[in-house]
Amino acid sequence: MADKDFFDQVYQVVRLIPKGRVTSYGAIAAYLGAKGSARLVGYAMNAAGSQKPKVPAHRVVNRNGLLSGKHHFATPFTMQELLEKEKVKVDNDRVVDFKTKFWDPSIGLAL
DNA sequence: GTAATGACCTTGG
DNA sequence: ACCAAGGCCATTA
Repeated sequence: MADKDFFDQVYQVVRLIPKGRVTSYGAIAAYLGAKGSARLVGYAMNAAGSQKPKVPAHRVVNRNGLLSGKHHFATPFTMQELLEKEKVKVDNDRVVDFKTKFWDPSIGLAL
């Protein structure tokens, strides 16, 4: 676990996600220049729970704004609970106004 | 070292 | 418009 090139990058971006905002795996992957490697972002999230600096993986959802990885949290409700705490309403495991709450790293970090 | 899997996305029929 | 399959990179067994 010495080389965290892609992982560390993903963790950094995810940690930089503002509260009440959500991003998608593809967005992070594309920001890192690995558009086709969206799966790696998801995989990185899997290791996120193993990382020391806890990563707000609950702010990361799939392209449809669906809480795909909610099942990987402590409990399937953890992700939704955390999102609701961030004032992000979730309906049917789906982020409300996802496109509005969507936070693009290239935009958020660029501005 | 090889094979299979994975919290995805894109493209083709 | 909908359904299906492939591709990508890294980790783990």
